[in-house]
Amino acid sequence: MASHRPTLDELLAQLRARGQRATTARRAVLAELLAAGDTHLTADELARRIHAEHPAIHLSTVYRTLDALAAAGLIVVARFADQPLTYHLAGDVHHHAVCTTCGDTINLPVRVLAPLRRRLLRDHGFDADPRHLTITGTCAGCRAGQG
Amino acid sequence: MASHRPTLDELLAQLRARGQRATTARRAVLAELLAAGDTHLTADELARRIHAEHPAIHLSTVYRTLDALAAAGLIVVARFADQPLTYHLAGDVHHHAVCTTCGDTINLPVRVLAPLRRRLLRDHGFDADPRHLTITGTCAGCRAGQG
DNA sequence: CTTGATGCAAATGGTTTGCATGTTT
DNA sequence: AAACATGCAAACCATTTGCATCAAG
Repeated sequence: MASHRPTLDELLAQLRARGQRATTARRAVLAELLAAGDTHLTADELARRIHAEHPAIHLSTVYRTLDALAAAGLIVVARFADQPLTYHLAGDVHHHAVCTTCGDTINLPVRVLAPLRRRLLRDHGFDADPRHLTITGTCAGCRAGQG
Repeated sequence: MASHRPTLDELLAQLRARGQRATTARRAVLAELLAAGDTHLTADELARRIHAEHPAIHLSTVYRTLDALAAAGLIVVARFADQPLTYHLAGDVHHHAVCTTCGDTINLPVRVLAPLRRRLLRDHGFDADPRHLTITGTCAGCRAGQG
């Protein structure tokens, strides 16, 4: 039920299974995404981290790699407000609640949205994708702070 | 409770009430947003329509006007996937369900999300903003079409 | 008349692309 | 060897900004 965290080799195997090649750049991107855990990273952040080990890997390659990984279903893309796109492994499926006051992102368990999904399907025939649901609002801390 | 559709003059009065000036450009933008009804328009689409009557109004002015209107709370901004920002009058509060297959946007009544909002508030202390909720997924038509 | 809004052109910044070269299969 | 991935530089496109001018209060 809950997806276990895959190893780097498993991810690369999945990539190959979809006809994609396992290159140094892709290994590096996946390794950083694994290391990031639940955190969402931008292409630029990924490139910066990768450069510690592989200074030659170009930002545009990171973008192309991320596109390939997303097409293969290994990662999920999320956009928060006007910030750059962020990426995380698809295993970590969750919803996003972004606080417009402090900018923090809260990962909500899929469960929370399950009733809504059922309702949308029943009443509107709309099959909501649980990977791309972002809610903006005010988090508990900021609500308290502002009275 | 349900917001009635305001007139152009009412909107301009609201603008003035917030210390903003009522200029030709702002009148033109608001007029087009009123004419658009539930439809979401991009800055570029607005500029194009406005140019029919006022060819001199520059796209950058449309952007600045939209910023001012949003700051004054008269309009709401929504971003769908990677497309340009879209704008609509704040009176039309609704949620957005975007079909990733056909690209269509369905406006959902606020009611639909009310239980979720209550739950987020109760369980996570998160006060969701009903104006900025976008759900992606597959609409009824596309689900049928693809079996 | 004073402040804020506009037109224009130029900058910005994230992301994409063309092409020649390098790497994986 | 063939197909695909990469580095680099340049393009792209939505949006923003500096500045001189204009219009609303």
